Amino acid sequence: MNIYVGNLSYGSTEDSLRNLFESYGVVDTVSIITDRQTGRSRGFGFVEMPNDEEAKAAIASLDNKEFEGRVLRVNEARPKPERRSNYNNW
DNA sequence: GTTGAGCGTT
Repeated sequence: MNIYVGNLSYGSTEDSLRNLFESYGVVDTVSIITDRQTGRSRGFGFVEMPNDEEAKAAIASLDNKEFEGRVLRVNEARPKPERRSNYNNW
């Protein structure tokens, strides 16, 4: 399951996020999204968990939970917009 | 501070 984690503290790291989610199950990958134009954090990220039930447990447990000074927004991620090419960037 | 990227076609 792909999980969206929003409202992250700018002080949060992929490592701390991974550690947080691993308390609820197996974590595949963690990605904190940074603004490619500025290199700064966008304040949100994604966590992939192969075990569906553990993922749901993590979402239920971590949504609305304060973490490093911010209340997390956690839920299933929306499909990533597929980028075919910049020739189709409409 | 709220839904990702780069490659250059995967």
